[in-house]
Amino acid sequence: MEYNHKEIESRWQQYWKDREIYKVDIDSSRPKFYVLDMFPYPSGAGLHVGHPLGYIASDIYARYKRLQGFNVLHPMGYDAYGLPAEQYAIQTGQHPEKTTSVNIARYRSQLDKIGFCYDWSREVRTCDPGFYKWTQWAFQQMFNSYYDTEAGKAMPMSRLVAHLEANGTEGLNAASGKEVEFTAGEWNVMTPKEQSDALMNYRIAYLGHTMVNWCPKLGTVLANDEVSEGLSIRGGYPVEQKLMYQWCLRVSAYAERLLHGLDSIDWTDSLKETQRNWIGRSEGAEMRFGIDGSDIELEIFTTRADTIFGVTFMVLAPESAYVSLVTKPECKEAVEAYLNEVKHKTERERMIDKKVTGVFTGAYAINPLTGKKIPVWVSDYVLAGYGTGAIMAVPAHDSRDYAFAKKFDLPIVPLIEGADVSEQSFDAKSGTMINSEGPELNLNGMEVKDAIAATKKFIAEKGIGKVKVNYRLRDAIFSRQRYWGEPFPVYYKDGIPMMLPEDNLPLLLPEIDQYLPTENGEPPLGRAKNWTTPDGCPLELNTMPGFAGSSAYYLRYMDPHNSDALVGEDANKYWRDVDLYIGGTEHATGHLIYSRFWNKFLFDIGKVVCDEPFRKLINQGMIQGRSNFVYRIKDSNTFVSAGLKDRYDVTPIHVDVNIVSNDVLDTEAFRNWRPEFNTAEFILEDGKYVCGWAVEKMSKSMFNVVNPDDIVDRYGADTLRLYEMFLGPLEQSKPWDTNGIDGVNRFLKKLWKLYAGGVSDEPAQAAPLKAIHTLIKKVTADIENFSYNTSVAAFMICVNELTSSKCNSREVLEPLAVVLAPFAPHIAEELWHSMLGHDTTVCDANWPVHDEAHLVEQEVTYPVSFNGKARFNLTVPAAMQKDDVIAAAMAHDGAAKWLEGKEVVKTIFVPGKIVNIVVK
RNA sequence: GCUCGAAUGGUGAAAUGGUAGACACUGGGGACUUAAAAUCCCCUGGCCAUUGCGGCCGUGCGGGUUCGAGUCCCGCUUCGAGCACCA
Repeated sequence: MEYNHKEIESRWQQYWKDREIYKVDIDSSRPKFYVLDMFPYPSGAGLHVGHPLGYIASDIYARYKRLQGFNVLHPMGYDAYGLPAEQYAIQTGQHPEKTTSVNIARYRSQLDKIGFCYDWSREVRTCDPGFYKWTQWAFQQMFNSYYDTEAGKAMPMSRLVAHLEANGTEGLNAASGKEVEFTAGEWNVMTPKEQSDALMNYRIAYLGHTMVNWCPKLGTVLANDEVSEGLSIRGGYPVEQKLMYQWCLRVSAYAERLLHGLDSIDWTDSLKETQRNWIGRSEGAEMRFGIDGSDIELEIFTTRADTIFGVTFMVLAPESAYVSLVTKPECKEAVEAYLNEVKHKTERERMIDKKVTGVFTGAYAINPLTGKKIPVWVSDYVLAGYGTGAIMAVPAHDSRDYAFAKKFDLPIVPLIEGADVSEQSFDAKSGTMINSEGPELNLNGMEVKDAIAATKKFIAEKGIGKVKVNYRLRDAIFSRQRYWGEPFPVYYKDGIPMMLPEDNLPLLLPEIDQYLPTENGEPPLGRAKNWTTPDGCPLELNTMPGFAGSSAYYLRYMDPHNSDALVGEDANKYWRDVDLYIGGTEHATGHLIYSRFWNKFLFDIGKVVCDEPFRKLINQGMIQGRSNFVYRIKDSNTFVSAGLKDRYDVTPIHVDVNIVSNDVLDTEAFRNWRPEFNTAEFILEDGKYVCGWAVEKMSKSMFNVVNPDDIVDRYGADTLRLYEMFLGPLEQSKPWDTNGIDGVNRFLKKLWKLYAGGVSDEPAQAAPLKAIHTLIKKVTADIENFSYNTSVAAFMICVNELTSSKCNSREVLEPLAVVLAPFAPHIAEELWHSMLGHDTTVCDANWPVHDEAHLVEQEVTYPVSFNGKARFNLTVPAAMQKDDVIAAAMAHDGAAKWLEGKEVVKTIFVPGKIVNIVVK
């Protein structure tokens, strides 16, 4: 009987499906374990062989935990809203929903072939109204909340309104967009519109005028994580800065908690570091500088309060409100010309030409410590969105200020002893202060660190400024001028944004005739008919961004059919949080920040029980493509094998990796591949055409896409699963190379033979027992460490041992089938059922525990070293004690030449490990 | 520029401070076959010695700690990732 993967795999997949083997429910008698994959965006190209890597890894863990007795939640769904489906809709007129469901069906059939243990009854799709109802609901909760900085959590807006009614902004502790002050009296006489605008300054979901990343080509704004180096991540189109009135989420209010939360979760250091960088906490001081001849005060932020005696000019961001306030009439023309010039540059242009530009405002600020007058400039190297949009420039100790000072010939005053600032600035935060003595404060002789503290203390006491923490993390822009996304549950009454009643959720995405902006530039929803409330108020035209639907999907899996809540209390209390989350690093600063924020918000309002959503997170590496090349001799249709190509003038051409096997080209298939190769001639080496290769991104244009369906068809899902794990460490990126897959397939055939000869009930010999218990020990430890590649090797070693010792004892074959089940579930079921005669599924077996007794050695072989260099092996009874082992080593034949004429200085003995004799 | 990670055969890679290269792939040789496929066995880091069982060198580079370092420490080089006019 041969190993027939097709028959076995389809039969077991059907069996699991028919009996709902992987369906899970709350079971308070068993501990829960939640294993989650980052759900995919179902693209039109389908899955390639790289996509399932993480899914296989999590599936192994889920199955392993189940065998250990945990009640394992292991769901899957689809991140169904996204730009590609909409771009396709624009081109073809096809409704994105149609494209999306076709793609989902394709994904599902591909996933099903690999034999995952997902509970598909819990599937979610972000574009399903039953799902996005809760995305809209969460948005409304954020609209109705503010972040109380004293309580350190979100609170209902009603509480804030009550405070404003009673006290105005006096004593208000709320995270806000800008600092404003008004009295209760002023609040109470505001119009409803004015009140609405004032409250937007505090709401967690708010409408705000913000500088956004506008992508004209895509016709929409993008979040910071959707832009890289001034280009859109999707499509690579230029992005420019534009001031727009947009929905935003006050993620910045959570910066400190997002930072602190990292300490309590089990993520890799590099991922935590990435998030820390993205949050960008920086501790410094906010200081006020008076403007000469006016009562305006410039507020600036600095981390180097100690350098205040070296401030030789001030710089404002071009967008700063201070610019128009301080500019002197005689400089107005020049300043406006400069602002105009800056405005027309895109972010990318600003980045590419790092030319130092700027203009003098004519105004002078007064250094509060020295009383000296210092000029105020405008330059685009200062960012409006960070700190206060204004800085004090210390050219001696900041490279950007230095470049500016050199360009405009401004003075440079060194403040640190020994710092040579003739060629460049001295940016290091260390050294002894000089030139830093004023009438009230003297920093001379202090270390930089102490000087910073002393200055902060001084300015706080004098009321010149205060200690302040700034974050790089910005609020998330939450509006997209697109069709294929969640509609906002918002309408406008007399220009005031209002939330739809919760009973009216979900607000369904309307049908439109074309997926383009309207003629007058409104988003696509502007085309929807009757897009109003019943009493005629217009509904919001923007839709939510991609990350909206993915920010709480893990909660929905806990209770996917609940129509009264995102997640019911019982389900949430049982499943709590994700124990293991596996996905790619590309979400480090997007999804993984937003969902932590979203979760913390839901935690604050008492809707979920855990503050952090993902307890442990593993980033699987990317699978790159391995492209193959043929070499065409110039101006001919003759192709030369890779080993001979240097003798000719050749052009490398990508060739479809699916007609290449172990880098050998199927020349017939190549001729049939494309018409122009019909008459191709080949110059072979050793009778074969050998292709060249290179590692590149897996993509259609490189002809290096490998479809898992083809691998499953040829070798089976179990081979695919094992091979993907065998490829290398899970977290490492690596190219897909089909060359090694035969080895794994051979292993399964060998395994099959081991059982196919019949299973005996005789007890096993010592060697097979040792092999199986070594395996159990190794695989258990490896799964816990996600070291799956070494597990696969361990299986091979064990099966080789059992084959060569001709072991067919049930005592050994039974646990082998169980430990294999997470990796190769189909064959494990077949062995368990048909070969071992069980009538239950292997999924209900118990994970075996290794028995040390079988691993104990009767004899131990020590490498005997002289001065650390191993010279011979010594085999002695395991029980032999130190002195006897050393005596035996010295008496051994091999020892004579190393001991001859030398004196033994020292002996080192590590039980079970080594004998080392140090001689002189 | 700042932060994090990595570097081991022809290839993918193993190795709680203890015989470096497990396990595979590729390549070479052999068995079985009329033949091929499949299967099985042997060799496969380099150099030297190979009718003797052996010797020397080897984990990016330079130092250090240790009886002993791929592993720990210090200083580099190269590659990858994240952040980046963030004051």
